[in-house]
Amino acid sequence: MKKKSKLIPSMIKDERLIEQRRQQIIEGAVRLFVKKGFYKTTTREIAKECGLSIGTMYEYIQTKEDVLYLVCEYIHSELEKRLLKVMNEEDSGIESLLKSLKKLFCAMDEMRSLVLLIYQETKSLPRDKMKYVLSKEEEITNLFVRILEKGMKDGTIQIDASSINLMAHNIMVIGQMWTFRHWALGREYDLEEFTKRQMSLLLGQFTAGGEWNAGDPT
Amino acid sequence: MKKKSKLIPSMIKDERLIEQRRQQIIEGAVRLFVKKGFYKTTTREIAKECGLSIGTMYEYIQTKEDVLYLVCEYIHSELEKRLLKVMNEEDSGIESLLKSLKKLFCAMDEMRSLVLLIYQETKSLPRDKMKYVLSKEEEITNLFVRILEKGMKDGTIQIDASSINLMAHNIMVIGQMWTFRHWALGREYDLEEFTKRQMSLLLGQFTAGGEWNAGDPT
Amino acid sequence: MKKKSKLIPSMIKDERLIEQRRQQIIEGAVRLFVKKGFYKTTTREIAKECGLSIGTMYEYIQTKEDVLYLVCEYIHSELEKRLLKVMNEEDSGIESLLKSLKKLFCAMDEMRSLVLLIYQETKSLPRDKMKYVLSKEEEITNLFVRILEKGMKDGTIQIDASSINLMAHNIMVIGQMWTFRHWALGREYDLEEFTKRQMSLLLGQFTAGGEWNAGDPT
Amino acid sequence: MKKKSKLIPSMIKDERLIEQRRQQIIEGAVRLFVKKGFYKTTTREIAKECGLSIGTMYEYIQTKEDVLYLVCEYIHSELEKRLLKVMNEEDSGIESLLKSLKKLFCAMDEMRSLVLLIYQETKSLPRDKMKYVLSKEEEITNLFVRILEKGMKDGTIQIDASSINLMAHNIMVIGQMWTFRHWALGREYDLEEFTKRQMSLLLGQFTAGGEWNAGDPT
DNA sequence: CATGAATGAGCATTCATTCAT
DNA sequence: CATGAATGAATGCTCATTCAT
Repeated sequence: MKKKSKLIPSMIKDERLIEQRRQQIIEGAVRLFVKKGFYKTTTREIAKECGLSIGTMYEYIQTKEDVLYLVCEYIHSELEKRLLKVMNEEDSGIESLLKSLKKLFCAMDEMRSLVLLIYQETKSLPRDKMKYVLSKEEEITNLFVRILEKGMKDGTIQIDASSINLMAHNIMVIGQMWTFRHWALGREYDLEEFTKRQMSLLLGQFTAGGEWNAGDPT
Repeated sequence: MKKKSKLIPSMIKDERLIEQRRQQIIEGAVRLFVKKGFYKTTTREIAKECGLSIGTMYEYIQTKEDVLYLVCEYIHSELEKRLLKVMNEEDSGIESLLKSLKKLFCAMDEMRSLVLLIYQETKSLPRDKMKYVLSKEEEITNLFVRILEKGMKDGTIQIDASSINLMAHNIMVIGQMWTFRHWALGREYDLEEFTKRQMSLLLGQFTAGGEWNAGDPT
Repeated sequence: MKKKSKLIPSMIKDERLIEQRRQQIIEGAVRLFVKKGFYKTTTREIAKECGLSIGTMYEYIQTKEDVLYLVCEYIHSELEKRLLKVMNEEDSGIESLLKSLKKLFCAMDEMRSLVLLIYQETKSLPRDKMKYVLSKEEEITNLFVRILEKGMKDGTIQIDASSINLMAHNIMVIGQMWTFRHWALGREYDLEEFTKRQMSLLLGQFTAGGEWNAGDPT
Repeated sequence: MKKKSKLIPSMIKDERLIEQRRQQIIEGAVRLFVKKGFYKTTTREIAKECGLSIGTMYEYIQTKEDVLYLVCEYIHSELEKRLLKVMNEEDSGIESLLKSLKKLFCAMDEMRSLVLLIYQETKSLPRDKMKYVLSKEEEITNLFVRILEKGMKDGTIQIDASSINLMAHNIMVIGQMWTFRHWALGREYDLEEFTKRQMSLLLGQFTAGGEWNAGDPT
């Protein structure tokens, strides 16, 4: 359960200090990355924004990309925390799904620019760090896999077993689109409307796995 | 129907030459952007890759960002071209939807790295150019809006009128996720499987717009 | 009396054409040099401004500096033309001086930005071209030398013989300062006032070559 | 009395270091500007000449034009310093004038290439910086205005009150011409000769403000 | 631990000039 | 004679990172 970014070495011994300084760095960097993007933000700006000197900042990271990694990790953990908060062992599958969907949309709205950031900048990470970020993305996706499986077991959700994984990804993407398509969706729907309609559409998928794929239409 | 990028001024007078050289530039740049991303690609590299001298390349563009714009424009028009190819006035709404969904997934697969590129780099465009790219994205989305409307009129598709727009966006996003979630989806599904399941799920949404939003589950 | 810039070779045979095209070039270039200075003006801009293609322009010059030379030569000859116009063999020395001073100030005002141009950009000329321009400057200065000598001969002007040259330079400089100190002088004096006062001051110098240099005041 | 160039921001915090490094930059740049002019001097050359790396140099300036500004400012303050050195409250107006004229010519000779530099390159400054340089030029000119006024008050100098300003400008220009007309003057006069004659001519102007402007000679 | 001055490889872009058509 | 596309060396400037204090 340790989340400490052991991935990123530091010159400093005092673990507590590392934790605290890195949090400063993350908060400063997030503001700048959201505003200007990763590439257009300079390390000097980050240092200034988070109230550290350049030298000091570099005691806690090794490269600029480390900052991006810290930021991505933070955003993901923040998102996961929110979803876990509404998870409840005793809920039925469908109850759990409804609750977590609601929370998902809500979180996507609250963390809109942050999630967008992950979307846009993950690709700027070096291969190894990117893997960690993607695996975290998968971990969160798996939260929905487990909910769907629970629903299948307790009979509250019907879905083709081999579509569960896909459905979980769909849910994540439908949630995230509120961030990366907000330029269009925001003009037509507010969060409430968006949530209601998307939930309605998603849940419609659990009733009829209809036989549409009759014949090749091409 | 002329699409010539009049947005981007050129020092050269011969329109035919502009067209041709810019196509060279696009092709070279796409290869590099896909491989290394926009920021990590050098203008010199682009020039070399497309067989022009740096000076000559700059006769056909004004800034590096112009190259990105040309690339995005090209990708979008390529995608639109493919979708328009399967559009047929005489098809019923549902037939049209089935065909174009199929084509969408197919195109997303063929143009996987290209569409991914748009996804990741649109944000690197300057504001004004970004607008054009997003409006093109919307234009393509509207292709699906029109198909859904047709289906509603001819009774082959049932959907809440005020969800049509949302549904069109969902379709686009479900298609695009094959590119930006391929790192996960590609492990579990091949294109055929992905297509079949997504179409099945999507079409399930046209049968029951069920009343799930009963009470607040939070 | 030949003014043709034989200094600058051309690819073209037709002398009349050379004359005409070069005049075009000069007129275009002057406008731009006055506005932006020599270095910040590009050859392309010059070509455009004078209505020639870059290629054609280069048929009539060899380098960008040639254009500057043509321009300087033109301005100097224009200035000389004006001064010569008021020269009259029959005038006495002092009459001639009064007339030509008046004309000098008047010309400096009319050609203010042009003379300023010579002042600021002569130094950008290559050594050999610069020499020609400076020798032209001297030629014009010598106009005043001759006037002063005439005045000494006919007794209408008193001045130490070995100060004549200096005085001629002073006259030129006092005239030119209307161009290069106009940022300050223009606030306090209009051309008429400036002319009257300077003439008054200058002419005061011909009465008393007083013995002020009594002892070293330092 | 602090003159520190607060106009030009620096990345460096240590004010003492800024002062010192900028002096290095000025000295290196002056040598090169004098030799090759502003435009033909490269930022890399400046850095090399003043013994800084290009990166370090840019920590102390923002643009190449800043270097030119620093240089102009330095030259002006150097010139002013020399003139102020011979100013003495107790001298009469005419004494003060004689001393400062002598010093002016002397300084113009010692700083010949520097003053020439200001003359030729001020126009290369961006508008706002140019204003400062011109205002400094005016400030120095005003030194002579004050001397003339003093002479009028104590009766040692006779001059039309509304010509004082003009006369001060004339003095400056007569001094500066030793730099920008040295190509001609240097052939005929040495500094001593030039000084003696110019002082003689200038002082002649304080005796007779003669009535030469009788009738319009044009 | 903290600081911030120093570094220089690297980048996007320009522009005088040429030369094939 | 006229044209304008092509060229690439050269330029001003940036910025991630280091390291002496």
